[in-house]
Amino acid sequence: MHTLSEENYLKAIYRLSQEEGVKITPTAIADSLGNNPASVVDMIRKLTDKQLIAYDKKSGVSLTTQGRKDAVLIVRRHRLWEVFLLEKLGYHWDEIHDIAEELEHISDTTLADRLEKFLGFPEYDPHGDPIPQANGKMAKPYSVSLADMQTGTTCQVAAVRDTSSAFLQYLLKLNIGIGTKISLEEKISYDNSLVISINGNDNTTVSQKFGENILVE
Amino acid sequence: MHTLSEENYLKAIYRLSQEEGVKITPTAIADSLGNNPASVVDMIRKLTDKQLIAYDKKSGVSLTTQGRKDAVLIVRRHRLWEVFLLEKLGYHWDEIHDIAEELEHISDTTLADRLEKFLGFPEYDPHGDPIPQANGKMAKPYSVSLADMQTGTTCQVAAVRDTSSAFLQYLLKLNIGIGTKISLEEKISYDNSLVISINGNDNTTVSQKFGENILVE
DNA sequence: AAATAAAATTAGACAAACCTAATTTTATTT
DNA sequence: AAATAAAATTAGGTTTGTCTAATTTTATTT
Repeated sequence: MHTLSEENYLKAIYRLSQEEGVKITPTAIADSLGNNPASVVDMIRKLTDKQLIAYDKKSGVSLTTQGRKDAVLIVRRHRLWEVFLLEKLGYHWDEIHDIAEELEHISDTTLADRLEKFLGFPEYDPHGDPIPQANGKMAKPYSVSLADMQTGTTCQVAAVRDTSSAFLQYLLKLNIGIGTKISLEEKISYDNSLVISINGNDNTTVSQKFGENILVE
Repeated sequence: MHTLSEENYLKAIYRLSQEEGVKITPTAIADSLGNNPASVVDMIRKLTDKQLIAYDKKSGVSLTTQGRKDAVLIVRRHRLWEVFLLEKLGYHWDEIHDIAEELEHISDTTLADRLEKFLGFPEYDPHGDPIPQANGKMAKPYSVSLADMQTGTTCQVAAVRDTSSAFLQYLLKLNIGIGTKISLEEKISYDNSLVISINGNDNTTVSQKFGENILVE
């Protein structure tokens, strides 16, 4: 189908396109992939030639219908493999992202469908991200963060925005996982730190950045 | 660990090293990978620098201890993934080889061990090849072919030497799989064709090449 | 609006892994 | 042993995907 690099660009562009009101510029793509903008310009030309993206200086990069379809398939494979690694092979949730980054590029046409069936058609991956179905549809992603909550309310962790192992290991240490109940006790107005109670236990203080990376319901 | 290409060379050299009394020359490696001998010479230099192989004009290419270890790990991963694809995802045995060629390069250190445990420590892959264990040991490969049998004897299919889908689909059509009972009724001396009876059914004639690619016990 | 800063682009280079064509070395015949 | 064939090697080129440095374009300040 596409090269490893092409797929990684498609995925990065897709991810950026999910963030509302963000113009997808060469610099944004470069930052997202840790690449040089000059390299991005080359790849924009290549993907434009392949009719997977369109590039307009005014509005930035956008995916074509085919490009979006291909990107969603890669995301689908990534998230299905994550479920497999966690549920079947017993990995912890801070270990699965990097392995799924490799597995998502395995190209057999029926593999994702078979894996999905084998896993029992999961709707969400272990980080709470919705898994695209074969037809491209998927459940609505969670969007309300812990930092968006009102003081005095209680919620449940639904997903994490950051899938880095540093963040996930911190969560593991705090005993926070998908489904954990968190009460927002206080917002420190000085730096927007959050005082929370995890599963009804003693209060803990976490940063604003932390709160923005936890999605709740 | 290594690049995709390096791993494929290691695997090819390992495979050639399993064939008794065959000197591993640049040309042999080139043929085995479908590459140009000039490219092979480049890679021999690279793998020699990395101390994975040794090259002596007189005796040819050989794997170092590290090189063999790395090659066996790739074979281990390949065969474990084949079991997974067949048993868990419901692929047929003519479909799994190419997918496993991709999966074998996934590099996480504990993946093979976890997969092996998940699959119940299989000893042989779906083509009858022994699966190397974590310590590098493995069951003895089958080595007696149908063409080696005496006329009038009966045997069971234990493994296939050729894993191309053309060959495996032919076997599927003939209703031959691992465990199938075959009686050798007659050898045609003109071209060494074999007249066989599959599971006690009516006779079928197959070529010498066919018989050499079926290993029996 | 002019000056300055930032972003985008071009130009040219590089490493990996391949190739072809030419040459050298080794092996096989006669 | 000389002639011939085959194999190995070198030299130089190509593609992919990256880079740095220089330049041009666009955006932001003053």
